Amino acid sequence: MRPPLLDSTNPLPLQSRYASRTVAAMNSGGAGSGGRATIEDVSRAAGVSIKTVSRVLNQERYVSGTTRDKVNAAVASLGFRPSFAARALAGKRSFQIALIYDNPSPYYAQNIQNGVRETCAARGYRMIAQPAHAGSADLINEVANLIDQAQLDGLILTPPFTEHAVLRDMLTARHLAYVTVSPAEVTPVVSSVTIDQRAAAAAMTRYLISLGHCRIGFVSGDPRFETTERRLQGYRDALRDVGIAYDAELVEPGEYDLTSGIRAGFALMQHPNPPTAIFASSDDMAAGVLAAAHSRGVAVPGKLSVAGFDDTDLARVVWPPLTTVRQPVHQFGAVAAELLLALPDKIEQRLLEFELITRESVAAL
Amino acid sequence: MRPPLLDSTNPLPLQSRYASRTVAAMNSGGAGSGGRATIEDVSRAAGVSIKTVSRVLNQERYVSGTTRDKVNAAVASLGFRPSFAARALAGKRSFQIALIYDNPSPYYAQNIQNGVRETCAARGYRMIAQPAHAGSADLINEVANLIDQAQLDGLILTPPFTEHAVLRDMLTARHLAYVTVSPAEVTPVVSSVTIDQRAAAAAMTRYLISLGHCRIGFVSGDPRFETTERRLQGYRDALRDVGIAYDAELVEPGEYDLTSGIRAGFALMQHPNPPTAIFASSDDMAAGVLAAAHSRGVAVPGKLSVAGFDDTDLARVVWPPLTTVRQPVHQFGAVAAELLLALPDKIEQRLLEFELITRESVAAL
DNA sequence: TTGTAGGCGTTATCAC
DNA sequence: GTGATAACGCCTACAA
Repeated sequence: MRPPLLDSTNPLPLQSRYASRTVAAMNSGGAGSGGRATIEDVSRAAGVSIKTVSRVLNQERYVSGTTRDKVNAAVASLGFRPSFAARALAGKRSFQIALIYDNPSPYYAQNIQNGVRETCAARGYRMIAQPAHAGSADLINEVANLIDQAQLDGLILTPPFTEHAVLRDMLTARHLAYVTVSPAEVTPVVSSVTIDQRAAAAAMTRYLISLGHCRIGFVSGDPRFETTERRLQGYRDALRDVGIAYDAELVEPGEYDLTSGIRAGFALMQHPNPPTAIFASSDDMAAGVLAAAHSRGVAVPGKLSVAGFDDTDLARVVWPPLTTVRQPVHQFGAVAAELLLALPDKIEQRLLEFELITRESVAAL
Repeated sequence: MRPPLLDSTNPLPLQSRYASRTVAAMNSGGAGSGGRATIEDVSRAAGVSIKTVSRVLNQERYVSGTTRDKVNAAVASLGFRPSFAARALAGKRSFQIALIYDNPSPYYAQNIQNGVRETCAARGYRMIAQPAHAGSADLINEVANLIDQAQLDGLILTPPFTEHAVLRDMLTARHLAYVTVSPAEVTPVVSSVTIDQRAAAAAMTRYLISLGHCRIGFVSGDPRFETTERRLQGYRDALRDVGIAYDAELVEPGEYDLTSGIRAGFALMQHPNPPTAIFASSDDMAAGVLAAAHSRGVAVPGKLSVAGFDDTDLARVVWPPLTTVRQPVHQFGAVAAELLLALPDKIEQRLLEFELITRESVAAL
């Protein structure tokens, strides 16, 4: 039994103050400086029609340079900012897309989110982050709800939703655009960003072998994710290629999160003949393995190598090999959003620059 | 020079397929099953006026039970979902609030986000997650932009924005409701959720002392966060109370993220007389310290204790002390959102249940 | 290249 | 209790 973490005889005072005014009460104080400017205000200031202002704002063609300048000047001087709500209501687009993700790993979730958000911001879109549970019976309803209420223009699906047939069918039936990140299968009709999970995992395993390890543990991910099995296969591929026998006892299940990484780390180190290296299928689990290793006091420096793997970043290999540098140059979320929003040509061009993915693991110190 | 991480002679094929259709092209395929239901459809189905449907939906008073039932039945059978855009345009509220946060620590960011999002969902609101850079010269403009475009109903500020006077003044001038999480100072006019950072850090330090440590390292956070200094002070308080001399060399700066935790961990362990315990000001940094410790092969189990600290969860102490259990029972983000959206009475009642905050650290195995 | 009319789906106002 | 009617701010026609 551990000692109490904190002295219970001296409880910390929890501070919490709040005014008695809620959102509604606080905001009703006044209209600020007379309310924000509308397109009508701009049109008046610029001496043109509302429609012309709209044209400039939406970068439509057939607007003279003079007019454009006048409008832009008026927009700037009035500090005009178009209302998303009005645009969504009147137009076909809402300028909103959603990112649907399961949430076992904070590193992964934040990383993907940031990439999607940045691309969205650059294109005048907004991202709605929507964590969900893969097994939820209500998932379809929840997503449909979001689509209707927010008038979504499109969605980005990460595993395991990439394999959710019912969800994908629903999106297709609604003619809703979506892009998948790391799907199990690449189909010609749906855009997706991914790598060959199996080959990447094999490459990572080869790296550990190249460090001199021959007993390499593997922390697997949630079996409901298709990527999980592929990475395990890649691990086995690499072992086979160099003639190392596969030992099922060196493979521990995990769930992509920190806690399961800790558990798996302990389990592997309890093995009578423990591994000298551990390859975890996510960065969070790799961090967990490290925590477990530390707590067990794994002694000799370099004795236990820990590697992590997350498919959130693209990394480029720079030649010549002797000075190989692994540098994240792009980001799955960002690429996915670009695929969803536009510009296939540019995307293609950029993707050609990348050969390889994996992410610096926590252990790659 | 490390060996190349991956075999550059055998690059991994990057897979990326996308259809040539963009969002607009894909969505123009058809109108689905004739478009979603509107209030008008519901009113027709229920045999009442549009306004009456609106009344039911908004839970206004003065609606007869019979009418309410009819409307609800129609809503259900038609699968009606109100449009956020239309509600925002016509009404005073947009049902959207934003969470403004700096983003050094994925664990913190995800944790707060999840709490806010859950409360929002329960209340029919939506959260817009908005990471920002505290030092950004354009911050005010960015936030103002968000407020206007999304017609925000309110905001939640996390450190270091809680101390951003210009930002707060702007919000006040606009009569916009906002709540602060872990602000440096609690003021009577702004709702906030926080703990006594100094006392909590002192308690954590006392815990490490109770384990028998007398050389305790401290990994500090970003100095632009007010909480940083307070936690350091708490650490010093605890040392002083038991007569341990403060040694500035055992304090390493960090930035709340994993990388700086790794760096700080190395720095502390290089000390000629290294600490036997390290207290990091964030969970991410604690994970980094663990990684560093592992890589240095800190040998004896239990020799280096590592503690983390994040103020995202509330924990309750359950008596009697001998069976003390630390159990996260609530969440800063969730509480903040509740403060922002409504129900001060309930909040107060619930807060009284909590005495203490800290979060299980990565090391608390 | 520019302007006019109408409507998007909901809430606010004011009658009934 | 309930129901017309006019906004809300913008975009999509269509016309000039």
